[in-house]
Amino acid sequence: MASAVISAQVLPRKSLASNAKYAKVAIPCFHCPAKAFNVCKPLDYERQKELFETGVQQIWRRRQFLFRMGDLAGPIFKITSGIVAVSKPLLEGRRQVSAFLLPGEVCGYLETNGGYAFDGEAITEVRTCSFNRRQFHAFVAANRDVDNEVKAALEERLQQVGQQQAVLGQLTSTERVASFLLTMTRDYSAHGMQTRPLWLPMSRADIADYLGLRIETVSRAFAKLKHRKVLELDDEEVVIHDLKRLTELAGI
Amino acid sequence: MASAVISAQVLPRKSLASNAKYAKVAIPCFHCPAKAFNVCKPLDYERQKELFETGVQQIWRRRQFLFRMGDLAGPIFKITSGIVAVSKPLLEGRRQVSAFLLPGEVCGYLETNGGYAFDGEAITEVRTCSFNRRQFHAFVAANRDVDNEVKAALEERLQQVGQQQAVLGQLTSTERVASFLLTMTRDYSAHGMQTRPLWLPMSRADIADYLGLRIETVSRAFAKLKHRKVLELDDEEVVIHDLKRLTELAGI
DNA sequence: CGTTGGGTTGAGCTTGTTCAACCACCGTGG
DNA sequence: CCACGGTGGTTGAACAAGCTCAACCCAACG
Repeated sequence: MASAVISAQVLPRKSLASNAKYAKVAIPCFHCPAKAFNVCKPLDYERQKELFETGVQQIWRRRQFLFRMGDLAGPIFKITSGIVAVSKPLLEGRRQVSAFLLPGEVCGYLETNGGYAFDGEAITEVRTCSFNRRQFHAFVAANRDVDNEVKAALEERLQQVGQQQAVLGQLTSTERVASFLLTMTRDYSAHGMQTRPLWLPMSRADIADYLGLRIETVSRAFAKLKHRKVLELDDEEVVIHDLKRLTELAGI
Repeated sequence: MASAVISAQVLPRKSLASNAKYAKVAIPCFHCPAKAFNVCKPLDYERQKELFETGVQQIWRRRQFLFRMGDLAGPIFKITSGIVAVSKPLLEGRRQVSAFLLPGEVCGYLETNGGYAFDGEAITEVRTCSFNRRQFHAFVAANRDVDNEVKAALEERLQQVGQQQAVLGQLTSTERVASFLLTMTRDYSAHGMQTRPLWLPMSRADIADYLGLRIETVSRAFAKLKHRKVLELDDEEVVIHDLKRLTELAGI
């Protein structure tokens, strides 16, 4: 199934090594794959096994696309390690990054008349547990608790994206960058990931497309925050020195 | 319940008059109130009755708040006529309007630790069927088909808000206004409402806060479109003359 | 008939964009 | 080993889109 459509390495079922550099806990595919985002209640053994049988482990290289908007909607992916950028491409090479998804989250779920509703791109090396869409839905339909988890996850994302609307619509460039850092900090800790330093493997272009700015503007905003001693920058890592000040600057 | 908390007129159960000026079909409270947004499969009589018993008809004046962000999450509202603006207020009087909701849609659903996640404001006179939150959830939990409708509605909104992210992040002022008009046209027809003329009862301020612009900019964008003969403006009504051109101008 | 609130229009200003140069890093190949 | 080109990030200067502020219009209303 999945492996045929999407040219990603498919791992044998045994190799469930967990070497996620920044994730405290590795979340193997068959361990609570229904949990879409935050909560992590393991399923009982029988159902774990059942779901496990419908999933395949895949590994994606940096900048590889898990799925593309408009393409016939194939598998649903549960990220087990790495970060995925979910985005909508639009005319003239512009695109809007909708979210950066962390391990434990599900992507490729939404479809628009039979096709994926977004692009999904690996920001880092990414491992996923990929489920056949039909089987996934069948499993969800057959397990009320899992269904509720999915619903809760949808509600959660709706909240987040509502917040992001406000960021895009109302904040200045510096406020947006500050709010981005706070969001990432919050998300990382919600996923049990390290926040000091904060690992930001996405490019300036990714951040710019997420915040509705140009890369130069993002760069300048970072420079400003650095200059004001609010944070320290070192390649892909950020250390926030003055969280209080950063929160004020985010202006929400 | 509801009436005590929220100072809106509560109608007696009999008066289910339908005088929605622009809605082709009136959707009385007990008729498929589970249907959150678009689809409208009537429930069978027994369950209609059951749900009906948990709902109250309310009527809201223009500019009245159905609920406010942060307030203890009370009832869940199903709009039966009129338009509701869902928004997030932020510092210094700024706010982001997240969506304009039409008859048939549900609002006040999302909560952030026990409080409403958004403001809900009546743009026109609005009629709602207001459900006790606990009872609503219980009913949904007891009716699988209804639960699925709710889930589908959440997915639908997630799609729309993903689109809106792209509008806020990437489009120019004129593109935003054009895309707004197209969105409204699409939504209105999806709800069986008239689109020629397109009735836009929301103020310039509402539109501006929805599009992340200032009222002057919105006004100028409308003027430009009018000048280019793409549309005609008459108080609260808009007639789109050149839909094709408008779509091009929206640039998505 | 004056006031008020929503909408429009103009002029100047601010913020973020555009365009270009420059730097650091890195993998490649002579 | 070092020259080379490619990529991603930073910085500067000029420009433009949208914002601010102010004036004005018009309809509704007491």
